[in-house]
This record gives sequence, structure tokens and C-alpha cells, in this order.
Amino acid sequence: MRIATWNVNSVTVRLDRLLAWLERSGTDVLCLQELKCEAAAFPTEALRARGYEAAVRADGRWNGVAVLSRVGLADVSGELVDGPAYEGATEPRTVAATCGGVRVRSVYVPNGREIGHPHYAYKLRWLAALRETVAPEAAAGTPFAVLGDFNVAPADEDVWDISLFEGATHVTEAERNALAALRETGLGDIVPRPLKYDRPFTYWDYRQLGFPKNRGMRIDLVYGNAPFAKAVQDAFVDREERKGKGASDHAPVVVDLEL
DNA sequence: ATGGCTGGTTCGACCAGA
Repeated sequence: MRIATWNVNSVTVRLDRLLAWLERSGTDVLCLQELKCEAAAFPTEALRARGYEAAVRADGRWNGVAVLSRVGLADVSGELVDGPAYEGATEPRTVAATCGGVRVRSVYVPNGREIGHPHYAYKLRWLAALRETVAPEAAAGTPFAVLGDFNVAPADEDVWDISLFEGATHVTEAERNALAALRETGLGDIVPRPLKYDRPFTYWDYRQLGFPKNRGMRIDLVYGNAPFAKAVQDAFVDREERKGKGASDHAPVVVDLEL
């Protein structure tokens, strides 16, 4: 089974590339983030025509997540346990489903904007709620993984030049501690192969030739429990999808499982 | 063979992304 996660940065603009990528990659289960569409505008029919069911949570703003599956889609759940609100709204940033015997949760962790900004405190609260929500599933004896855009680089080598990140979000001790607490529920970091260069970056800024110069970050992560990790045959970043006109600024992370 | 932002919204300057 092939499972992947991809921040598509607007499913509306990216639909043709999404459909082409699904066919080219042969992905069975795909966790999507940053849909930027209303739930009613999600391309359910186009995906169904290609054999994929979809669990979608979206509200038309800068978030929105989904799980696509062509191997079954059951036990869909949305909200975090005691999940925080931002400016009074509970945002659609996660959805979980069981697909072909694997429990997956797609996450789009809040960006944080700046240290000290209310969005940064929200990000840390959101990660704490994620930990509480996934703890029982992580402890299960069946394969489970949290996949998505975590907006945190787990270590200094997960950004192209750590010296440029002083005082910035995505690399702070508090954010990394939140990831460590998440892993303590029984989840391990499934680190993908980069396919080119030495580090498996998953995001490159659109500006200043970020991709050609490989000024990237590894912020799209796959955290799997022991039964999931045991089934992993391969994992890689599909950087080909970052190329060309009309690419998302994130590349898909692909994981192959032998169940 | 990869190119100096892109997408969405308040319809066109501004916000958010990271």
C-alpha cells in the first residue's frame, strides 16, 4: 500500500496536478492539507471518478484538510480532543480515517507567524491537543500514523541554514518539545529519502529561487506507531512534483507499506 | 532542465504562507 501526504496549497488551483500525480504515483491513501476551498467546492466527483473516496474538512479559508482513499474509508473523525479555537473559530486542520487496515490522521498545524504572536501560542496549544487526541490510537496494536504539514523542523539540519532562523518560528525549543511530546505517545519519525541532495526537504519558498537553490525545510512529517513503522518498506520525497509551472510550494512525502 | 512568489479575497490592494 502506498500512503502519502501533501500540502497542495489550494486544491482548486492544483486539481489537474493532483489528479495527474495520483495516477502517476499510484498512491492509495493521500493526506491533503491547505485545501483553501469550501467543503462544497471540494472536487469529490473528479476523485470518485478515479476511484477515490474522500473525507474532507474545509471552510474556505487558509486551512482545510482531507484524506483520500481507494482502499476503503471508515471511522472518519474530525475535531481534536479539547482543541483550541483561534479568534473564536475552531479551524478545520485535521481529519482521521481508517483506510485498508491503516489508521491515518491528516494534520495542518498552525503556522505560528511570529514568536509571541497569539498564533504562536495557538500553535503550541494545538500540538498539545493533537498529542491528547492521538495517544489512544498511537498505543493501538494496529498501524497508525499522523501525516501532514507540522510547520516545525524537528532538528537544525531540517532547514537549509539554521543561522538564518534565529528568532524565527518552526525551529524553537518549545515547538520541538511539542513534537517530542507527540512522539512520546509511541510515534516514530519516518524519515524519507531525499532523491536528490543530502537532506529530505519537503518545502521550498516560492521566492528567491528557493527550489533551484535547494533552500528547503523538512516540515511535512510522517509519525507512525510501531506496527506502522514495522510495515514501512520505503519512504521518499517526490521532489519532481515541486518542479515546473503551477507547483505547490510543498512536495509530497510518499511511504510504501507491506501489511 | 528547476528559475527572482502564489493564492484568495474585500475585485484590487492586502493578508497569509513559512
